[in-house]
Amino acid sequence: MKKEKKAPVCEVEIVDEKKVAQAQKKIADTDQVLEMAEIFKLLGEPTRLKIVLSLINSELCVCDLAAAVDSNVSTVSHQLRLLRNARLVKYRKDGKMVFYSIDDKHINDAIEKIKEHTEE
Amino acid sequence: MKKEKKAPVCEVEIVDEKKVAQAQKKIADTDQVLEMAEIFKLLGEPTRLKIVLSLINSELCVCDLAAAVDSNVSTVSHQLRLLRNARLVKYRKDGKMVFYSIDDKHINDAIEKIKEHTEE
DNA sequence: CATACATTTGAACAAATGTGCAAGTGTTTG
DNA sequence: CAAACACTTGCACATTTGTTCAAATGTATG
Repeated sequence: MKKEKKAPVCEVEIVDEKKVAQAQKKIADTDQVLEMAEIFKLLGEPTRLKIVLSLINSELCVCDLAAAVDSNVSTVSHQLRLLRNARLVKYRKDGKMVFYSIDDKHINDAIEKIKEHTEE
Repeated sequence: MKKEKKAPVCEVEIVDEKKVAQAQKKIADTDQVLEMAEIFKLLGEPTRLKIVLSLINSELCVCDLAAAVDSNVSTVSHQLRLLRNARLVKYRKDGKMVFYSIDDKHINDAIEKIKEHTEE
């Protein structure tokens, strides 16, 4: 009745193989999981989240954005680059000014859901 | 026609006061913004996101969770503590085993939205 | 074309964070 | 009650990350 020797800390053995397999299917697409994590991470930093929230109503130039989130232009510009790279925001140039806005409405929806979560 | 001396880098001046004020209203509730950022940050780390995704279908014990996300029990336990503290997951004890599950459906919805974003 | 200005970028640094090991806790079971 | 086991926790370490300063880029304008 005794099985092989068991690992000292549950590391190899699986208790419920079916549920594990089911869970693994949920995270099978590694690239997608990483991409989702990337987006959550970007929204998970106060300055960046404030930037995104500030842009929900209307586009803003970098200068006004810095004023809105109470930071400075350099910091905001650095963070905007990250948001840009991940396509969370897009921009429009007008002379020497650059206006940023939100790139995708799903972001708004996701933010709304998390907001609901915090409002309980 | 000249105004006072302007700051060398746009730091004090505001271009569109109305839009800035509107944006600031969006982020006026600092505590809520920080709480939202906290949740996004938690979901923004691959191991933790995998844990949460794994729990969407059914509760899992720590051991199976570690197997599912291809990590080890210690790491998973550390991350579960963070998820627990933020009330993203809850747990149920059964003998020496502990079963974790998702604490709030808003999380699922938010994840779904971000997933849609990545699927374009 | 020189100056002013909005924005971007690079470098440097402190602070935060994820991971793994080893030891600790608590529960079952022979 | 001792051994086995699932899980948690403290510590240490390497890595990542957000911010700031200073310099660079690009655009308008007198």
